[in-house]
Amino acid sequence: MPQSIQISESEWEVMQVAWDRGRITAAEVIEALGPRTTWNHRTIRTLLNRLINKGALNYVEDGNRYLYSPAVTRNACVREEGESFLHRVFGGDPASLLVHFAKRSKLTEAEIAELQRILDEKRKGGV
Amino acid sequence: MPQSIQISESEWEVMQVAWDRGRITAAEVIEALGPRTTWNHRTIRTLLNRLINKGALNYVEDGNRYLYSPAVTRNACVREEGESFLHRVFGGDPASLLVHFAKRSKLTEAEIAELQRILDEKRKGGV
DNA sequence: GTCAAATGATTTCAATTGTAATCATTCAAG
DNA sequence: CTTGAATGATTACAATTGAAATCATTTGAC
Repeated sequence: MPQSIQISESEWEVMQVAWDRGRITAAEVIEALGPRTTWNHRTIRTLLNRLINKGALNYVEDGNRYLYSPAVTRNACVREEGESFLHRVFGGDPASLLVHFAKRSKLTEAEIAELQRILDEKRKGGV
Repeated sequence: MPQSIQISESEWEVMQVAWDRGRITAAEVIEALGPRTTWNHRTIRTLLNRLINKGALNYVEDGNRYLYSPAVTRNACVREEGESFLHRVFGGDPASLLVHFAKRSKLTEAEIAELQRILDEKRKGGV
């Protein structure tokens, strides 16, 4: 497993597209990010390239272009980035983090219910 | 208000000490970070300097040294960093973030209770 | 009073990041 | 076939970051 790849803020945008779609061309990423950013297509191609060099994306050739796909799972990256954030900002205390976001977030009835359920589970299950 | 100061990972370590203690000397920061890092004291002095240049710390002279103090609140910084993280990693969906951390965190009975209470509040209060 | 130690200021230097531009190649439309 | 557009590779370049080293000044211990 590719341990601990460092994905930058801009690169995350690209990876999210890759995770959402699974297999993509540069053109697709450029189109997908069109509404979200003002990046030149060259910028996005650079990011794709860097992500390959980092081992975050794989590719197969397809004529003159590449078909890119994630080489690392979203889950693994979310976990890592989450841990880093938790320690940097909340001193590693997950309860503080949860309280922070629980207090300031708009949540639907259903989302609240799901969270309650998870907490109940946790209470029962121990850990 | 000093809008949107960018605090780097290493700088966060220093700021946390500043927020914990309120008013500190370089020596105190160096001592406080001694156990947490392997940084040379020069490195920590550099960080203090950068944080002043960024407007994240204030200082008053005290003989040949400075007394440093936070120029920005921890809360403001946590909020900003939190927003950034939320959008980068969870596409701006706070429920996903909360589920992620709720599931994978070890929480005490009391912490679970507090979170339940906050969620109940939220359910009643709307928003 | 002298001098080593501490302090802040300035400088260093490589890696990463944001944001492209240039270059060489290939492919698709005419 | 020719040629303009698209593509990936390489290069560019400033800002930020991590991690100090050097330098000038102050000062506290003798």
